[in-house]
Amino acid sequence: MSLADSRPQQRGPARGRPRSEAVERAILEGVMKLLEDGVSLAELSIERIARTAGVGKATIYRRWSGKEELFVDVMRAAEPPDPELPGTSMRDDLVVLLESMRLRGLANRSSAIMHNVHAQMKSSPKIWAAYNTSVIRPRRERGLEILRRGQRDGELRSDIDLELANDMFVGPMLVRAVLRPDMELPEGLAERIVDTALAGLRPVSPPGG
Amino acid sequence: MSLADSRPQQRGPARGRPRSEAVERAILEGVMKLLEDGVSLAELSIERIARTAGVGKATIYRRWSGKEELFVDVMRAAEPPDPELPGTSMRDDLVVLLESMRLRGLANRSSAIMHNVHAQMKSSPKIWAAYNTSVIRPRRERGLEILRRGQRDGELRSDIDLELANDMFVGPMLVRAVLRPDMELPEGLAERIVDTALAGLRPVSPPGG
Amino acid sequence: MSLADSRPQQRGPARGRPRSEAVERAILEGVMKLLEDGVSLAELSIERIARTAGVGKATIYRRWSGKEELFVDVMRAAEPPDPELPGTSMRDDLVVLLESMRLRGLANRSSAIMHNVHAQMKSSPKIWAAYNTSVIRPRRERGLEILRRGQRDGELRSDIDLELANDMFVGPMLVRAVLRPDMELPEGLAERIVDTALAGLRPVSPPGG
Amino acid sequence: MSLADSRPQQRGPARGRPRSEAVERAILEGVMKLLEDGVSLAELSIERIARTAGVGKATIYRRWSGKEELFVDVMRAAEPPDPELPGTSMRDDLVVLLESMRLRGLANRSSAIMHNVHAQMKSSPKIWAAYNTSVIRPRRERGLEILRRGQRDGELRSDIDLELANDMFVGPMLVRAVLRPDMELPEGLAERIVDTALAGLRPVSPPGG
DNA sequence: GCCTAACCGAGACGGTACGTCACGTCTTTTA
DNA sequence: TAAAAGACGTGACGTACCGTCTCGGTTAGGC
Repeated sequence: MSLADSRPQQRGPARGRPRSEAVERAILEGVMKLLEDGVSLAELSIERIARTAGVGKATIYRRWSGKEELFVDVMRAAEPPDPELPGTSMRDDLVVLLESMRLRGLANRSSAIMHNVHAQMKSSPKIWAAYNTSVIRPRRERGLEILRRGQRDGELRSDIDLELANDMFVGPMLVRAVLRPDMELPEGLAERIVDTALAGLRPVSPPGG
Repeated sequence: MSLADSRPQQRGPARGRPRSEAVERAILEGVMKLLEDGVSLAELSIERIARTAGVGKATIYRRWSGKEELFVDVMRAAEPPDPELPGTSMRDDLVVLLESMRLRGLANRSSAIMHNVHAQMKSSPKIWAAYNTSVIRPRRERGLEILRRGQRDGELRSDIDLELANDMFVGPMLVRAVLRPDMELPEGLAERIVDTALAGLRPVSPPGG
Repeated sequence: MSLADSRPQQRGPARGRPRSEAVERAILEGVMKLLEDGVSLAELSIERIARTAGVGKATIYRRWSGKEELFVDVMRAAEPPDPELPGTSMRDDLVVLLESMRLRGLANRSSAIMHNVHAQMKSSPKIWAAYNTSVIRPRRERGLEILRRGQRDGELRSDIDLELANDMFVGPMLVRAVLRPDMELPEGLAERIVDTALAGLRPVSPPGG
Repeated sequence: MSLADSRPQQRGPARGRPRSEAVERAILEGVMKLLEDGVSLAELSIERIARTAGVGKATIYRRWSGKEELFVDVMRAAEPPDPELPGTSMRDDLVVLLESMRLRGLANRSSAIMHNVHAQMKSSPKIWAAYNTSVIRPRRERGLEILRRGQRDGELRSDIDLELANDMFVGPMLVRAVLRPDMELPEGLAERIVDTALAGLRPVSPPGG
């Protein structure tokens, strides 16, 4: 279900002409095209989006109540699918998870773009909450699940706070991918982060384990 | 020196009526007052700022070339001073540094505000660069300096990448302070992060082995 | 036959579902109700008319090509029937004719309303022409007929221009009824106008001199 | 004084940049140009007027609160000056007055135009009242003054209602000039109307006067 | 004690975008 | 095929700001 659903009520079997899915796609595609073409977020007006998508303004407002709500869906449409985890070990799963974050930072339809959309959403608490709930939170939950399993399997110290542990892995990657777009994201970064952080989180294994 | 300096040139000993510093303060104070009063960033127009500060629009444009440039100075004015480091050990210095980040996240004149200004600036690359250079970068450099000294003194493994190490400390705090305003920032968090990260970064053999 | 008739052609015995006359009435009644309720002409949109009448927009457009054409029919529906003339004399007939104009000006379903519809139609030459042909012209023709008979019967000088004479009667009433809605339309006005104008139009020598 | 005067208050000696008279003229000229070029009143949007006059929309709204208020001033600007009266007799004055109405109907910058503006204004009672007060009423008053003088000088029966008498002259001209744009307005019409109406209004002069 | 240049407030100016509304057309389902 | 419902592209509405530009009036030197 999309945020774009603001139909007043669903009384009965859908009366009147149904909304065109093609139009919906055209709008989202239009926004992404503009962003890729180097149009800054501040220059992106509803009016311009409508012109680009060959669509009336009202058609946009019928689906989204404003620029920010639209951007949530743009982000969602641009998000790559969550990676499949190997499941061989906690360490390997974490590497894959962080690697997907790295790739997202590099090549998310066009790296610098989503970045700004991201930033824009932050200045609207309501929208940020929506994005948080529907995108960020599930992803974080995935990391926590990996750690829980790792703790159960003895790959992680049992006295560790999982929330904090998660941030120990995710934080360093985020500093670079989100906050510092000018910083390099070299191949192997995910592995180095996981292994470095893990060094302090692993159980004190019996020396001759 | 402030970004607000855009006097055309300095030919001779300043002719005509000099710019009023009181006016400058009134503008910055006005912006902060508005933000504290719950006015969202999007609602903050130059026109409104001028009205609030009892100032002509041209008087603002004479000092800053636009909203973003003004916000950089607002941020700067609201930044708490960098903390004094104890210097007793790398670990203690890091704790103090992270603790200052935590406090910034909690109580920076009014926590959620600067947050948004921060976010806003990110969508203007030019301004972000300015802020980066004059605020972020020096602070990061401070962290790296601590780590360099720690490496020299044997508190940190010598084979470690300092940039990465820095992110191992800063990242977890940033995840919470910047990206997740809803997450708790309890007392002692700085200490826990430093100690946990340090566990994997300390030299294997005790320095004074 | 109504202006509302825009069926493409009448091939054969009318195929498909026939148009509902009830719908037609509902629309015209709806417009009049709205006007009586103080809704100004400018506020009267097709969309609102459809909503009020509980009718689809297309249903209106199927009958009239636009707002003005619809208003012509509204006017026609609201016009009181032409008065029956006594036929006792030219003077009496003229009094009755002008009296009906006076009443129209006072109480035409709701005085000020039709006024505005009238004014509106004037800014659309095409529609004005239609209204002119089907409503105004026949009424004028009736006045001229009275005058012709009067001239034949010796109640009117034979050298008089009938068109001009007609305007001498109709004009003064119109100035008040149409152009000056704030001006009083007292009982007996028709009689006074006719007698005053007639004073200069009667033959000098008594007919049966 | 113009209707265009909607300055909030006149506190003190006029602060801020004064409104440009050139802009005011450009707008009024623009409207008249458009009307002359055959643009119908319904097609005349504020947006289009602004485009034509090379002016921002706000600049128009700063002076007039809407289309109708603007049209009042357009009408005023297009009104020819009131004619100078010969003063030789009531009859001659009336002829000149009606002749000026005839010419207004024929050649008022472009006959059919002002017509429509006139009609448009009628559907907005408030505006019609303003136009009535500032244009219509003074002109009517002029006619009444002529009649009063005529009555004093013995050119008019003393028992006649002046308001009604005025309508006897003005009405016939108005029927043609305002309500029936298709009707001819031949030279000499004013004279014929005055003389015909006067026939019934003159004092019963002593036969051998 | 002037002169002059820049500052200051106010607010007009040509623009662009806002979010809403109505236009007249179209595409559904139901009758 | 009509009818109600409502989506669609279009374009005007009246408002708010944008950044620039006059205005009248300060407020400092430098003369």
